[in-house]
Amino acid sequence: MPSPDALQAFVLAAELGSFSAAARRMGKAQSAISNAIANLEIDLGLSLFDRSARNPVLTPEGRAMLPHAHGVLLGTRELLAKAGSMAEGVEDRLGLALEQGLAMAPALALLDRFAAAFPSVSLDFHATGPNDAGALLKEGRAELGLMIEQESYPAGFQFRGIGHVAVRRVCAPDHPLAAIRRPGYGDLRAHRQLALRSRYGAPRDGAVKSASVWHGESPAMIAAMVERGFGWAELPAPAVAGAIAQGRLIRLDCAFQQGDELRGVDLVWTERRALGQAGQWLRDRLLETPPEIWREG
Amino acid sequence: MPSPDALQAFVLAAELGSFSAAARRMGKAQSAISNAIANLEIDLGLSLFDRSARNPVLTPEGRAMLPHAHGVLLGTRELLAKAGSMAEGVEDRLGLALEQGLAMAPALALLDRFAAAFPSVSLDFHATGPNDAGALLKEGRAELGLMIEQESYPAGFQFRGIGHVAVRRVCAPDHPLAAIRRPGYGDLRAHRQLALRSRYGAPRDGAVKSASVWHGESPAMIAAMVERGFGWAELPAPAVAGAIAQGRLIRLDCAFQQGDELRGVDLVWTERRALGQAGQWLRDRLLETPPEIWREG
DNA sequence: TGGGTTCCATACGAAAACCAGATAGGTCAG
DNA sequence: CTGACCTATCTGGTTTTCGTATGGAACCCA
Repeated sequence: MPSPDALQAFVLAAELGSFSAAARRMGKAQSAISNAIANLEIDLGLSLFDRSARNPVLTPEGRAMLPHAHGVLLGTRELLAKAGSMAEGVEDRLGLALEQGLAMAPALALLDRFAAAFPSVSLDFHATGPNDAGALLKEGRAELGLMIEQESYPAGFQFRGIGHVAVRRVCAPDHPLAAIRRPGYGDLRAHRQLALRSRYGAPRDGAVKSASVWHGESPAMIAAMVERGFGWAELPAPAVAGAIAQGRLIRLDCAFQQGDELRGVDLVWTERRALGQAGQWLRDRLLETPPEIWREG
Repeated sequence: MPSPDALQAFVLAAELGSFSAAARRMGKAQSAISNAIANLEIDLGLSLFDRSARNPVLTPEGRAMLPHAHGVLLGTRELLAKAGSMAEGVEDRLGLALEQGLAMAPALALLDRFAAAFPSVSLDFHATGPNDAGALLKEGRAELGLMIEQESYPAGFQFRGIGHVAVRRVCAPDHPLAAIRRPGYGDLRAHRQLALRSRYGAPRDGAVKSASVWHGESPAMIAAMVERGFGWAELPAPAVAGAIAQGRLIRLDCAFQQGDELRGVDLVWTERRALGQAGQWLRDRLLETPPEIWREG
């Protein structure tokens, strides 16, 4: 079983074409490299260098072994780098819970820098239903959550509002509500509402306005049902911006509303101690994003 | 720089859930494994096992390091396997020169078994012009050559006929020769011939029968030109079998020929000493293929 | 051609690492 | 509570590794 030092000596000697130069590079005596390579040749059962000339030159066997030695050394270096970063408090993986319907672009825009700063951290993305990011945080499968504000969060978590997202009331172009100029509560109540429901948490108060309600977990699913004319819905603007622009959905301008109706967007994270360097970095970057960019999709 | 032994101890202890079991598996004392893992933890700067219980259990850091350790060990094992096979005379790479126009299927049919028997050998395929496999052998870029027989081979090479390949005279369907029932030498001479020419070696004797000749190096190129009506040609049957079957080429049945006109197919290889185990295996398999399968493409 | 330089292999003593065995303390099951 | 099993640690001896020193060979340059 060849030691990494011997492989390093082998690779350096092959690159530099000299045992002495490899010894100088490794800060060792020349005899150490000579012995290490000789022992390596005994271990492998073949001669790696032709020493007949003044400087050693790789034999065909040595040339064939070189990439393997490189591979082992690369793996060793990666192992050490991983250990070093973990010793400095960089976590192995980071879970990110994004509530469906929120704009993904602001978070995704950070990932290039994230990958460069923390190459050894693997990311887990979770697309959660309404209010369900908290469940993932509590299970420990995610350390950071981005979700529409809710009244309370599980113990051991901190949160901070980082912006607002607009809420749109929409229906299909051929839906009866589309013909009403400024529908009021009564108009809404007269038609079926398609509403988001949380899988684990409580339903959002004030969200249900109609007498007849169908529930769904995903904004995309609800938007698709609204397009088919099953009813009207209140959905985050990013989830319906595309469909509105393409005319597949109509934005309802209600009588009781003035201006954009906004919901807060909260960033939620586990207590400071459990959040590694990568999580802290990403949390700080998300906290410093300007609040406006969450408004629209 | 962690030694492979320490990584092995780490992996085994993680798999077996016990330092003592790992020690037994590795044929060492328990204290050796305990020390090795303790030193590994110092090297990496993090604790890999939680020793509070009766049996050690991986920490999250240990779980994150495990695949890296596995990777390094796998690379080390591959390195040793490669060295072992090379020590037994298995070469690192094997060059195979196939003359264009010969059937490739018989050689390709062997490759599944070859890959299983010599997984560490990389194959180089060379498609050569007529008579040019010898040049590749002489350059050392190929160790085995499959080519239409020629009068002499470079020194240091052995050869043996392993079958015959049929030669077809062909022209395009709308070529004047196609209208002649059994053309003779005079008919052939009256039209342009498209002939193979060797890049390095001498042209084949008896191959040129016409007064007007264009030369080309690749049978596929010549067949394409014959299809366009530029002339007639003599080509190995495998190179034109498809075009004849599809009616894009017409097989000329000449007055002076009786039955199939055959050329020998030679297998050429470097001297026994230079041919490694993989080369010997492939050569022996090629030598024992029945001669008939080289007849047609 | 000949001196100087650089290279590699080898010998040797010292330092370090390694290992097996024994011991002590802790955990777990019955 | 006891016995079985586990891990950490200490200890002594062995092995390995390393650096220095030396000798022979190749190369460069005058």
